[in-house]
Amino acid sequence: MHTETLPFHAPAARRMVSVPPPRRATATVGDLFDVMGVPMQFARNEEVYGAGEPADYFYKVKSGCVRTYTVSADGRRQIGSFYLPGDVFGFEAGDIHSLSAEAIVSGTVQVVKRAALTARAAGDASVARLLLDLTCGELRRAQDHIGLLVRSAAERVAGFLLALAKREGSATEVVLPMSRQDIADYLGLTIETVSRTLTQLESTATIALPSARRVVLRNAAALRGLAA
Amino acid sequence: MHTETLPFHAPAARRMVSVPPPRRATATVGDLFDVMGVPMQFARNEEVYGAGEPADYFYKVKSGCVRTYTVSADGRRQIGSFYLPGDVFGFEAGDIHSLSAEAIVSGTVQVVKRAALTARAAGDASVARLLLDLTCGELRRAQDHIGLLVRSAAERVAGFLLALAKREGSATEVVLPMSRQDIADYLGLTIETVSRTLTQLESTATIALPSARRVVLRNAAALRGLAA
DNA sequence: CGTACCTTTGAAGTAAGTCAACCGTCGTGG
DNA sequence: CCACGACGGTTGACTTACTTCAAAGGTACG
Repeated sequence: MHTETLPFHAPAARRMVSVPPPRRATATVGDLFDVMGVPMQFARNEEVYGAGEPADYFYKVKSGCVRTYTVSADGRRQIGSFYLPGDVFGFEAGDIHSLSAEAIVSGTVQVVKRAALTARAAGDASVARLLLDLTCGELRRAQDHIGLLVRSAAERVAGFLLALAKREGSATEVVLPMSRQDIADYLGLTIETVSRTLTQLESTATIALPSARRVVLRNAAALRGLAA
Repeated sequence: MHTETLPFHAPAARRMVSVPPPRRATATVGDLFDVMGVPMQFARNEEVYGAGEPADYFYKVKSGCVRTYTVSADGRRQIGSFYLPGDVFGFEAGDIHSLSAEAIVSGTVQVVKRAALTARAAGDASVARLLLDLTCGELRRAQDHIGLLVRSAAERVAGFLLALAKREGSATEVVLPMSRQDIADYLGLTIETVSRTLTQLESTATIALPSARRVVLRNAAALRGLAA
């Protein structure tokens, strides 16, 4: 049930890491991904799936970080979401992926056949509920994203930092797995504006930047005031 | 099952229109809202539900038009979606509404108890599937919205007009049920920018504006080029 | 017929984008 | 071991698109 043919083209077998022992005992729905899935490794910038491909699998980040994105006709890239360890992704509003997914840093992703889950959902209302909840989570994510995109650059960056801190479980420090360009394409800004905004937040002692990828939230209240 | 106490405060009974005869015969899931729901009338600008209230009901527009929106701390209003006849709304990522809903023009909305639907979903996989599909539709809507918000004013307006034309089923003309302010708050622009953009599209013969609320798409190809 | 709201238009200001150069870090190879 | 090159990030000068403030039509409704 969980070692069927995988979606990935050439070196699928190579990338598989230790297949877990087939536990048949029912686990809580939250563990379904771990029980039913197959772990796969992805290198930095490697594609997990592409827009236009059939959405035959769901994914859960075990380690690393994943971005989903679209590229419009004129070449602009819009990042849909970042997924951190524990996050589930691959949900789309249909049978075809409308976004592509890539690993931001190399890591491991648990892969579950979508048909296996939906089949279980037909007989098990708690699994159906899980699918609905995960989709609702994705919806909330999208709505929060909309909330960010209608604000000023400083507000967008502040909101982004706060959201990331919350997800990383830290109230004082954020480690950015993604580049400035990734942040810019997520927030609908240019890389220069993101950089300038961060340095300006630093100059007002709202944050500190011990390195480019580490942000210390020195004045979370001020950030929250910005994010409004 | 479908004449239980309604969510609305004072004049609920007054606003109810002809309760449909209780058909028990199973209908297709698409009709569930018509079968299970109670029709209610809403006047222009009347609230259907408010942000923060429990999301105990789902809604389907029978006539008129509904907007959902949030108001941020600094007073800016962001419109989440417009719902036209046939559209279902009230889905949220949780048990509490995070957006408010108002009628844009007076019309009728079919109201269904959420608990009634989720109860049925527990035993009927097709109903569970319906709930998932409706949530997926909402997700697609949000993602399309994100796609609009990262573009230039002309691109946003062009994309908005095309999307509305498609939903209204016309390739050549759009009737706008909403004000310029509504459009502005949906697209993350000011009312002046929306107005200017429309007049500029008219001056290039891309659209015609026989009246403020009617838009004739004279050059849909050019619009599509803008919307990219 | 009048009033209130919606829409359009104009002029000036500003936030973010664009173009370009520079800096720091890391990894590689001479 | 140092030098180089590639990449990611920062900073500066200038441009532009959108906002803001203000006022003048239009349109609909009492």
